[in-house]
Order: sequence, then C-alpha cells, then structure tokens
Amino acid sequence: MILDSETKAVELPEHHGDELRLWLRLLTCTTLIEGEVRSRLRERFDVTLPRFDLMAQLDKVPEGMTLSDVSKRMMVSNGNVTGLVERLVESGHLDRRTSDADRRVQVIRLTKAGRAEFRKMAAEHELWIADVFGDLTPKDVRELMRLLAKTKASAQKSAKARAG
Amino acid sequence: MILDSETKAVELPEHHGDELRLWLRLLTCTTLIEGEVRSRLRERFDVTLPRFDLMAQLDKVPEGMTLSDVSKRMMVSNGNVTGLVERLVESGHLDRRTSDADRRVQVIRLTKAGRAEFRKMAAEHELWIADVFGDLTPKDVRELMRLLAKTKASAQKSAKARAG
DNA sequence: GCCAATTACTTGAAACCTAAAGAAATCTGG
DNA sequence: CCAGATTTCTTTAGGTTTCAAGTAATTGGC
Repeated sequence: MILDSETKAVELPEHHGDELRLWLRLLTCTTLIEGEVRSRLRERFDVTLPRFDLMAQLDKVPEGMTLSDVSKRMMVSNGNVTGLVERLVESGHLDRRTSDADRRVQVIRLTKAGRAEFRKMAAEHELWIADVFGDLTPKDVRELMRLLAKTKASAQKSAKARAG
Repeated sequence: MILDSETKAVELPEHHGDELRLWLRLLTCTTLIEGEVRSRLRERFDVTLPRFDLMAQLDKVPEGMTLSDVSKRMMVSNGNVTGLVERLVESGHLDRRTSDADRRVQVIRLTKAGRAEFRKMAAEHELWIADVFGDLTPKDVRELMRLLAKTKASAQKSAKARAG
C-alpha cells in the first residue's frame, strides 16, 4: 500500500477483493434461502419454485398478464416462460387466451383453483421467510433493504452502461 | 395496528411482509448480477457461469478436491457435479484421477491450461463485480457484509431446525 | 472375517434455462 | 397501400439442475 499525493490510501494494481467477497456472500445467502424454499415447497406442496414464482406474479394481477410481462418480471427468457406456462395450463392452474386486440399476445391468468392453491402456499411461504430472517432485528431489515436498493440501482446502472 | 399490554406495537395476525419484501429484493439483486456475469462470461470468453464457478473453486485448492467437496461448496447436487466435471475434463480444463487411498473418490484439479484460462477470466470478472457494486461506499460494503453474515447465520439456523 | 450401514459417485427422468433462429401479427414511413 | 422493421411468441439445441434410484468401495460392529 502507498500514499498518493493527496495522502489517500491507494493500492497498485487496484484491489477489488472486498466487492468480490461481498458478491460471493450475497450469492451464498440467496442460494441458501432459495434452496430452503425449494425444499419446503416440494415436500409440503409438491410444487417447484419456478411454478410458485410464476403464480405469485399472476396473483398480483387478477386481470392477467402477457407472456412478455411475465418474462420481464421474472427476469427469465421468453422461451422459458412458454414451457412453464404450458405445464401450468396443463395442470389446470392457469388459464390462457389469445388477446382480441393483438393476436400475437397471449394473456394468462390464475384459474380459480390455481389462485386458491397459490394463496394456501403463499401463506406458509411467508412464515418460512420470516423464520429464515428471524435473527435479524427490524433495524437490520430496514438497513438491508436500504443497502440492497442501492445495490440494485448500482447493478442496473452497470448493466445498462455495458449494453449501451 | 394495536398496542399490547406492554405498549409495544403488534399486529394481528402477525405480519411478515417486511421480511418477504427483503427476500424479494435480495433475490432481485442476485438475479440481476448473476445475469450480468453470465452474459459477460458468454460474450467475452464463451464460457458458462457454472463452469466458471467450478473452476473458481478448484483454483483455490491446487492439490485438488473430491467431487463431494465441490458439491458441498457449490451447494449443488452430486449428480450435477458429475456432468459438469465430465464436460470440463473433456475440454481439457480439468484433470481427474481416482484416489489411491479410496477408490470411490475422484480427485479433480485444474490443468495448467485450465488454470491459465481461469486466471485470465477471473481478473476481468473481478473488475465487472467492482463495477456492479461501484456506487456503494466502502462503508456500505462493510455494512452489507456484516448484515449478510448475520442473514446467512440466521438462514442456516432455520434450515437446520427444519431438517432436524 | 463377515455382514450391514455408510459414503462416493453415476445414471435416468423430468424440469428449467438460455441463446438464437424462426413464424406470425402489427406497426411505420413512405 | 405496402415493404421493411418491430414485437410477441414458439421452437430448437445445448446445458444445467434436481431428485431418486442404483452401483461400487469402505467402514464399523460383532
């Protein structure tokens, strides 16, 4: 480590190990929690996480959404959504119809049965999550929310700068 | 909202929306960054994220690791590691041999070429990550590290309690 | 020594996921 | 109107991922 002309601590070459460790820790937390939720969904309701996530998106919008909307919100590819929706229509959880206004567009909604099943799962899911974060104080939660919001904004800016 | 006998704010039924929102935000951040890293690895080095992750694990341990070790560290299933390793051995990045002491065990290491390629990728990867977290102050980074450590511990405790 | 339990890994089936190419409908600028 | 660009969705190929079942080697109890 050396001191530059304005007496700030700097390193050559620049060292970014802290950010890397932060990223790995963030990833570990998410993987851990995601795995836990996945296990519980499977053993309790015999449902996969992607299906639960898709139903969660649809539960927020009773009038339904297009496949593109789902794709953007879930941050997964279009082709992925096509298959996921196919299986959930097949199992009776989703209702799917072509838009009258634009025949390219497919609008999907939860069926009555699908909604009922989702609500049941969501109620337990919320308790699992509360338990997972159980050792954090309300202040910790607020502070994490704030820092993750900042992280999200920073990451989006970085992604946008690359894509142009 | 009501006030209980000790004048603490409580809600009935208990409300865990804050934790749920925190989880969704954590997931959003990770998905966002992971997608960015995935894209950059593909376009810059034509390599997938799981392969990069596996090589990163091996780079830390020159003498090599067993498949089980890799499986635990990467938090993925054994079967997954088998296929991943197979393809990386095929492409010449990994060296694989059966342990003399225990013939059930497969020890894998980076080949010279594999290590060289990984180091090249890792150097850029570190810059990408630094850029992604670029808007966070050093204090933000420290604070996030602390809170995520606490989160990890809490989640592990919760998972352990369920599994018994 | 021997048998049962455990451990390490592989295999198989189904699902998930991406990127890229393709098909169909719509929009846009002459 | 109409040809080209764009949007929406599907398809395809190649990987990744899990879970569960299976195989092989080792360990531990007796």
